[in-house]
Amino acid sequence: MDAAFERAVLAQLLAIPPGRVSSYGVLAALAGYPRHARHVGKLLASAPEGAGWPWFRVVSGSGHIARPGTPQADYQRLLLEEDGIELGRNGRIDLRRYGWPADFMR
DNA sequence: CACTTGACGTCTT
DNA sequence: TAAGACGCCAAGT
Repeated sequence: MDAAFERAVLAQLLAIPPGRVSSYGVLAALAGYPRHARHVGKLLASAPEGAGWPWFRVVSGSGHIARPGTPQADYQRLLLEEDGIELGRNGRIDLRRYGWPADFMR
């Protein structure tokens, strides 16, 4: 993707309040690129660890942490819990409680 | 040009 | 509610 896409997505990512989470699809839509959820994932996957981006506040639309079973998933779960986010049974996040923006998650 | 590959999402069973 | 099929779209081969 181009630089404009990256800037737009990053802006939305940084807008997520601590203690809340958003999803790839929602981020893409808010950034002005509907149906580009996979591209948001690609972007975050390539995000340098040292960039300081709150990439861990992004989960799938169903509240699942991406790529379950990988070290990355365990790490994200840790960061989220540190952020005060409780994972329900099955390692699922309740988006009705932690989702952001609230009106998007109903 | 045809086909595959994703940190995904929606609709049907 | 859970699991599968299908759809999506830019990039890579």
